[in-house]
Amino acid sequence: MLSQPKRNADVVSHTDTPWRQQGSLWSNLRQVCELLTIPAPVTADEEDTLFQHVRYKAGHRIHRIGQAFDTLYIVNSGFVKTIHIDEFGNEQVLSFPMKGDILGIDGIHKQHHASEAIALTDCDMILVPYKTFAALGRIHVELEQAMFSVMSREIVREQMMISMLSALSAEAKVARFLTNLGERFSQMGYSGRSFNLRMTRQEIGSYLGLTLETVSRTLSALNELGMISVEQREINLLDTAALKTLRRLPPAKAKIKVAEKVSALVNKNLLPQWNSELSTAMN
Amino acid sequence: MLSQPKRNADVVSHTDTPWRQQGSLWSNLRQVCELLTIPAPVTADEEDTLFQHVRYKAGHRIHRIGQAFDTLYIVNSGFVKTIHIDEFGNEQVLSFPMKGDILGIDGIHKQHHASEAIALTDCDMILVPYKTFAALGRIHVELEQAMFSVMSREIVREQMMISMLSALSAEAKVARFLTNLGERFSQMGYSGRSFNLRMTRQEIGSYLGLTLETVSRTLSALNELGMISVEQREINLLDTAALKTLRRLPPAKAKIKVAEKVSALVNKNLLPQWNSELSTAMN
DNA sequence: CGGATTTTTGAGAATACTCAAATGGAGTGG
DNA sequence: CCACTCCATTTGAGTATTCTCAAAAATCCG
Repeated sequence: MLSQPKRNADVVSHTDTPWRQQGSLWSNLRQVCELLTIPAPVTADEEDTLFQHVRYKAGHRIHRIGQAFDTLYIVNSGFVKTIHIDEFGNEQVLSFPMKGDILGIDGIHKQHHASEAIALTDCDMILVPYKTFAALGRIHVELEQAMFSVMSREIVREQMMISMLSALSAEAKVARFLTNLGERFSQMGYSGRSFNLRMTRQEIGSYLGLTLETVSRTLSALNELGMISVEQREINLLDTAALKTLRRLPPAKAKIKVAEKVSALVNKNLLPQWNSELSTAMN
Repeated sequence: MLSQPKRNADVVSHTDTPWRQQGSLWSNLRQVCELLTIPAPVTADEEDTLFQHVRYKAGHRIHRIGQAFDTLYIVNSGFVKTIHIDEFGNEQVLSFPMKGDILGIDGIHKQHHASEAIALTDCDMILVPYKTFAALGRIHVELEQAMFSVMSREIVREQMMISMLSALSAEAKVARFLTNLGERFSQMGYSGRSFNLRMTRQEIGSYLGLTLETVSRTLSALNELGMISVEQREINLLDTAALKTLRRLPPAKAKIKVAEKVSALVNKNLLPQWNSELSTAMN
């Protein structure tokens, strides 16, 4: 199905950008390695192996659970979610892959996909037939190491996720989710401070083990505290340092209690009125 | 350091069990593949590559975070925990590897371990130098596929963990933890119904994202309901089907409310006394 | 045996959830 | 272009699950 076309006369030679042929875009090995930020084998012949691009519209499925596995996908542009469907039919978001991320590794084990990938926006994906992937590792020794490294990185990333899910409060989860997203946008060359969310509150909540209401409330609270600004899906990170180290938000009830005490004192004429010292103590 | 010793005259030839040489136990490739439940290459020379065993005492560290990575470990016997230490020094349990499980994959990516492994009991571990591991993949093509498969399985396992952590109640987490353990004991040839926990309530709680008190209470509740019997670390699974599908326990407060209503009615002489119909309705 | 650790259990508090309603956009068709 | 619908989001009120703190009981280990 994915033949490796010989270079034609009508194909302009580009080594840094994908080119069009037979109605599709194709990338060479060096471009794929660049995308994955792994060193490309110096011995690689530019046009030896070409990888086909495929476009997916927002909302469309890239692979589904149980589907026979034979291809890995690399995100070239756009945003994706991967989900797991539990025994009760509930959708659980596992990751939000974006440019440079690889999809489908979970299918290697049983030769069938264990998860489902759905495009959140229009996407351009590069297809890497698993057979090609394996063969390349044998041809280019450096590549084999890189492949193990990519899979290892995925494992470490999931371990961090597990750690975060079981140890952090809702506020900390949301705060870190935002700073992580920011870092990934940075790495992609976009602003890490100001970006648009491509997923719903529902999907964020599923990813973080929270309800959509909790996500919404937490975003509002972070906004209130001036750590971020939110307007729908438009996010501005205003205090990344605070977001990264956040453990809990100052509890609203503590504020209320202080306020009650203060007003009681004011009523008894023991305190002339509000003062800034108390104001800061409440934050 | 890990030389590959030539077979000596004083070594009895065994292909199915490790043998002693130079004061250590060694296993050949076929034995290692068997342990990992992957097909051994038919072309493998029995004594071509030998893997050294190392013993760890309970409580001892197998590798630590940040340590340079050069070796994978396979559990031959005993029980291990892997942990991650967060920025505040809190310990987060990531997995409980046991016979046939592989450790250290997280170190491949950065060539330094991202997690720490500690023996819960006395352990016998097989050392697989990463270089040997990679070289074997190139020599035996079937092995390369198996290695990718093992890593893929690890990724799928962690995805299931993420899904469980963010979606299930405390009761369901504990129930599944027990049935999972049972299945793993079964695969190891032990009873999957009756076994001893090798970890503390604290460690179980860390693994499941719960406090030790919640774990203890949940075990007591499952015991109360007759789904399991617990006596310290001795577990008997009495109703695995129910444990696997458990979502929530019948809420204790609902029982109390019913009980209150009943006693109120009894007080008013509207109900003669307790009856079995109400008793079942409360469960 | 004694000290340390683990486990159990209780009471109260806090976080996050559920249910509900209102608001606000985005897209569609008249 | 506007009304209409649909979906996402916000916010409130009350509840429930899980956590925290505390104390006692049981077990382990030297």
